[in-house]
Amino acid sequence: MGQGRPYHHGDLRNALIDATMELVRERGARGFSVSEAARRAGVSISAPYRHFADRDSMLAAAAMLGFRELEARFDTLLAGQSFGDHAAQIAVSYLRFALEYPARFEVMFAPGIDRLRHPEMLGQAERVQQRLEDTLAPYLDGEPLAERAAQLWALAHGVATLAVEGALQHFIGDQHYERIAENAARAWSAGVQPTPPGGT
Amino acid sequence: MGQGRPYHHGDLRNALIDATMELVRERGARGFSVSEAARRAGVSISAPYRHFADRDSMLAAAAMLGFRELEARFDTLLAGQSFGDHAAQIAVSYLRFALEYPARFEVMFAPGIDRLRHPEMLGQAERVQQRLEDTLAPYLDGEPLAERAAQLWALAHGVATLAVEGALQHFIGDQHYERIAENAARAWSAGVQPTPPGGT
DNA sequence: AGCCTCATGTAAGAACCTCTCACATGAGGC
DNA sequence: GCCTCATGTGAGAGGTTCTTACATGAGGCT
Repeated sequence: MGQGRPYHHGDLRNALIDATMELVRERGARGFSVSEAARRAGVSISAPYRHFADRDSMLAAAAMLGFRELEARFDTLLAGQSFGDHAAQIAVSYLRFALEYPARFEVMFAPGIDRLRHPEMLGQAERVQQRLEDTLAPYLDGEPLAERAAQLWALAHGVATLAVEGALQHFIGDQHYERIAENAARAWSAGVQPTPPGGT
Repeated sequence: MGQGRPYHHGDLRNALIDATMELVRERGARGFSVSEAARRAGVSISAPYRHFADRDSMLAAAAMLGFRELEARFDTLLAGQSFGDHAAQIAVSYLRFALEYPARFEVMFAPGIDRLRHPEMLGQAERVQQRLEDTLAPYLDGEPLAERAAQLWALAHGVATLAVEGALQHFIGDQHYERIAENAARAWSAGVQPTPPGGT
């Protein structure tokens, strides 16, 4: 003994989540495999099943980290701006998150993962929505807040998704994504709350 | 001979695509397997590899059908309406497509499929974009058309994606999706092209 | 101190999967 | 009537998920 790893790892769960994130980054959610994660964590192939029900649960655990990171980003948004500025900032920071951590983003919204079987992920999605509502609330008084928040989320999510998937790539140079997010959000907010005709 | 299927299937490629779509609908893109598709088409497990390079190529072929269907929908959109009406119609019909054929939609934008290895899919995405540009062109004269089309696409795609994934489910009843798509598109278009102050 | 429990690890295996190879078949051109 | 070659088959190598019975040793209890 001594030279080898002790029989009990000590923090296998987290080591596995790390390995999962690493793998997802390298190979995408589909390329991820429990066996390879176990290999990288230096344990046997069946060890992960002591900590996660199945493959999807490992991905879900990684997705949770992504949601927390996204929430943290929303926390740093500056308040005290105009509605349009704020909306644009949300859309752009959502997009930036997706582009900086495409793997995390992919896992968070991977169609393969059954959200109903992983309720903690549903909760996280609700928190995203809630966060948006809180941010928009000051600007939207007589408005259906939840719906408006969902609209902005959809807008941001759409840009981010298409950008990550590269669906827009052929039309628009790589650095225009942010402009698209920004301008779309600005147009939307201007439509929601037109600046009154008599300003200044 | 006679009672059994003839040695050569005759239209195996299409039969396999059908089986693929069926399977994707039942189990999602991740649950799809070449073997099961072969089984359903009544051929050996290796037969599909005569027609498709690999698993992803089968999914890509199914996705192509989805894109064509989506295009066909766009063709039925009524012209001669206002900008807002048209934008709303696009967003809503995009959403309806996604909700009616979630499997098709999933496969079309499944993150697992490497679009660069399946250039025909990139082409289809371009055609979606092109279709949107053509539709919006009459309304947007001095505007950056490609960007505006991308914005509307992103908006529609975002609503559709979140709806299919059920991310919004907990906040908004199932039938409100269309309203969200519609109102988001209307707000966006109003922001892009505000109705001039002195209109009757 | 010494024992015992039980969470955490392992090894082996069943049941799938993708993809490749050498070989079989028979439709269609000549 | 022959011959070619696209299309289908069977077997198999190597990968996967997840289960089951068993091993280990950390930490609580006497």
